[in-house]
Amino acid sequence: MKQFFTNALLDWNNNENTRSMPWKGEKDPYRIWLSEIILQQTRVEQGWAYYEKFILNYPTVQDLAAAPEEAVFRLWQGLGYYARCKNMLAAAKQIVSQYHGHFPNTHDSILSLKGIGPYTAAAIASFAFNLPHAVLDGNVFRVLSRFFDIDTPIDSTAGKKQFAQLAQELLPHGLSASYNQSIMDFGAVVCKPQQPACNTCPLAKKCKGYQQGLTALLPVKTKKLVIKKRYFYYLVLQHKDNVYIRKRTENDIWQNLHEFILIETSGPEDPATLQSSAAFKAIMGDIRYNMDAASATFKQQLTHQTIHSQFLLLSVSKKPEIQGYTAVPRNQLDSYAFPKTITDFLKNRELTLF
DNA sequence: AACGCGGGGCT
DNA sequence: AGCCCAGCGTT
Repeated sequence: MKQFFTNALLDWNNNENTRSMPWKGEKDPYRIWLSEIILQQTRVEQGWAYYEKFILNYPTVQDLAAAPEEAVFRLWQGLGYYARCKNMLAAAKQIVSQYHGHFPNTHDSILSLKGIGPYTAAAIASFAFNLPHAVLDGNVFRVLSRFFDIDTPIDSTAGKKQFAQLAQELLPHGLSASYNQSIMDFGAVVCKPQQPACNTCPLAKKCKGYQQGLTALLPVKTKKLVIKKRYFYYLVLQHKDNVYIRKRTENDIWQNLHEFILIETSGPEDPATLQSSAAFKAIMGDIRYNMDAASATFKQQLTHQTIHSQFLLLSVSKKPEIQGYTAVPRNQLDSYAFPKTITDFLKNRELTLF
């Protein structure tokens, strides 16, 4: 059964797989690494353009390691999970300083790099160096759980261990690169999360999940998501051609991205009510300002939070000190990375004075 | 072992 | 609205 599975996947890859990607067949470990970091929890279609931007701007790991952090974040802007960007920069510096710019070529040394976990280490080790490590990502969990009818939750420790062992047993000797590529493409193209193509699937006749009508119920997950609502009010405070921003540093969403002066409330607030609140006074104190406009409410859905944001445009004639914030020329805003909801606001020019 | 972290596409 | 995506680091 295992032999059939592996061979069928390799056959499918050779005969029917037409999925193309800019990094497919790539042997430069730097490029493979870059693509894998970009693709963590990210669809191929979404990451594609980012990969090409990064290769163009930073052709080598030395280029990336030497790049200004803000420029790299700006390039990453909009891709999400910004800790990946931070860790990627740290790893680039690690490779330059510890490995003299040569990408490490053993599984353990690859795994030791910042931002590289079990999946990414196996991917780089197999794709770049053909080392015998099976990848275990969302596709692999799904394909294995269905074909072998395994209902151990994939988000449990036991499940991860069980699937990792099975995946490793299925890995054909000397073919880890093409096999790993096969199973992930197969999961994305045929054994999809919704509406898998079972009627044309070359593995269906031996797929236990399919034969028992369980494909829609596999893989099993235990945890359910709780989504909380948050309300952000951004004071877009302008003094002449300057606007006040800061970098987000707390343990929260959008770490290392920039934002305007933030007041977070526990629920929706009227702009007038907000102006008389303690939070507003704590920031603005006795500063004389003019309220020029209030934007519509922007809604952004994150995995685990719904963010409602409204932008209040304030201007002052005398330059104030705002604790924690810096006044920057507004024509330089595009050198800073902002979360999507703020770039949306900035794009919507008719609302604003920008 | 559990949780937090973006943004986008599809149903 | 809910689910998932070439997962990882922190607590």
